[in-house]
Amino acid sequence: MTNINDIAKMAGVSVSTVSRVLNNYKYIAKDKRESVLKVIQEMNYTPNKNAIDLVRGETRTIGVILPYNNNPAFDQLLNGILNKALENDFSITVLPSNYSKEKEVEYLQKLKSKLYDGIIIASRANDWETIIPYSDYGSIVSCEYTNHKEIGCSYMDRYSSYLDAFRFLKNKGHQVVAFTTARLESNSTKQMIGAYNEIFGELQPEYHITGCSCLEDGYEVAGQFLLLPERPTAIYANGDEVAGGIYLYAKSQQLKIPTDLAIIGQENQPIGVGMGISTVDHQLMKVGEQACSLAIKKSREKVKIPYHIVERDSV
Amino acid sequence: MTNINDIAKMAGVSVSTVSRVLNNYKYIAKDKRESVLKVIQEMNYTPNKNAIDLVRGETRTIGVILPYNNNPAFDQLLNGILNKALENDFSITVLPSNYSKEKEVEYLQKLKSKLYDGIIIASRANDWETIIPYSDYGSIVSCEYTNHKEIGCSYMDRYSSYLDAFRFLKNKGHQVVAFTTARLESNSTKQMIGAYNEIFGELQPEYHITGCSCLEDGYEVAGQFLLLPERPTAIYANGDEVAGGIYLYAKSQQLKIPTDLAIIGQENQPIGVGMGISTVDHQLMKVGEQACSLAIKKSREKVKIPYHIVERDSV
DNA sequence: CTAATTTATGAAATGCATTTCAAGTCAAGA
DNA sequence: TCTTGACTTGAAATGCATTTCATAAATTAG
Repeated sequence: MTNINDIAKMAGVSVSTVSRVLNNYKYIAKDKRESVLKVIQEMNYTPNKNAIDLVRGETRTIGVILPYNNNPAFDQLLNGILNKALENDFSITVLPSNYSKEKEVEYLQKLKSKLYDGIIIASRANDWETIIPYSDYGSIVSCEYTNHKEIGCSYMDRYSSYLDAFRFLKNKGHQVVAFTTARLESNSTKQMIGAYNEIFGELQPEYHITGCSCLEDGYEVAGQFLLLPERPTAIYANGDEVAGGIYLYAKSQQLKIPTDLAIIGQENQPIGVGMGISTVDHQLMKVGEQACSLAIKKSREKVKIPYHIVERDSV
Repeated sequence: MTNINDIAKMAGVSVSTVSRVLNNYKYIAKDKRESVLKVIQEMNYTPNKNAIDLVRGETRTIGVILPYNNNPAFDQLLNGILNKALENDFSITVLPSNYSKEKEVEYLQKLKSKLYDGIIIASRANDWETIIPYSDYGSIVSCEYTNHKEIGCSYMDRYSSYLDAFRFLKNKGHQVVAFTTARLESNSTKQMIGAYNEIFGELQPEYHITGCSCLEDGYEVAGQFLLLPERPTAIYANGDEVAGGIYLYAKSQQLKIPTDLAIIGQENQPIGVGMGISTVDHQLMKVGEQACSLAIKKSREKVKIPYHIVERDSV
């Protein structure tokens, strides 16, 4: 492979001059610039990006720690991140964690080893104490709120949104409400339960089913909820796919929606549009975009992304 | 930042020895190894990955050119790629192209600049003549078949699968069949039309609607198809989401499935399971896994991934 | 007790481009 | 004419770790 030295020799100039041509430096004699350009062309030369990154100390690459990628919510997030990265000429490396603490630390080490300029944490398994020390080596942005000053956040106020959603159902006259979540141990599940308790009083465990993520889960879960002695009149699903499953099951049982059963989903996914499912839109794409902006700017701001309830025909 | 020189000085050894410790070289005196390790620990030292990549000439990173990422098919592909990369300790950088020729070339340039060891092309806008020269600089793997020997392929035999699917519909007694596609100019659309013509004779343009990708598209498109003077009795949708939309529209019109209208989807997506939609499973996750394996092995093999029709209740 | 290995370590070369420092030319302003 | 600022260029330092080459000591084999 030809390198900058070869080019310099062949063009009869110093490497500095070649580098200047490469970087569009202002003050270069026209003839030298041209002869350098000619040699570059002839030799089909491309600068080695690793050398550049090494000397510049930055890679214009951001790593995104993502528990799963075949998940509509994380997908929206990633989408927003990719949009913003593209806009700013940054690259995105996907770091699948599957919520493994070891993997997460491994990825943070890569930040330390200068492979990424920053890391966006979509969701995490480690506690902040483990993560924070790495903020010395690049920007770390979380998609979940934390008040640690070392960490930038692009987040939505889940607790408020859950309160609002439950209040919305209550105002529509629902007394017996059930809900689904994805992971029992997750932060959002905790907030969900907290919000539920605040609006409807102490949660009876049978009105909460966890481990839901897709349409089929919703379909199955709906069956369970509807078999309850005192069956819920409304269900808050953790995603419109799940909501769609509930919807389909309810329909299959000749239930009328929203009269017999109200359903509200989350994240305003395509499936909900066609089915007319009301949803809590947390604007995850915007959360992703903002997270990426913060990472690029190396900002440690805390930016709250507004959510809103999209009313359709299922509540 | 401390570097390997600092460590060497502090431990009273040469950089070679430090490097050997770092790389678990066999022949090092126990005491020296320990003192090096101690200094590394004390200084909280992590080697600079850019320097390593530069000197080793490889990054263990693969770029994936992906037109869109919020697309179920590409998502499955990416998922397979990520799985295999994780398994082999490779990183994946997502390169969103939006089918822009310039972007694609820009990404291929990054291969040349040694940023990636290989590139996987999920789908492309450029012709092969533009792409092939870059295969000198790393492995290029396509998720679409090509007989160019420079390019590795992990692909499914779309034409055969389309033939099979249409034959399947014909054998069920369907004479008037419609279908949807995503992009008019895409390769798969061309193959689809070819297969249609082969099974059902010259395609009447009104039986083909393009630009479909989600449930709503399906919903809308179903309306159009069903208004046709001679309405189709079966529809092949380019994805189960689209099929789901068609299904829902048909149901809303009190049509019985599969009696009044048969629907077959594609890619065996979650939504189809719950709705009982038959589908042509191209095993895109496997295609992705295989593509990643080829890229890692720098192999230019052509690997065909088998498809199969999953019969459920919609045909 | 040699000859041949194995063990152990450092100096220097290598991979590659950027950037600072120093220095030179030339033209314009005082 | 002298100074100053705009241009122009190259040598050398810098960023950092790996690897080859050379060498020396300690074993093992014959």
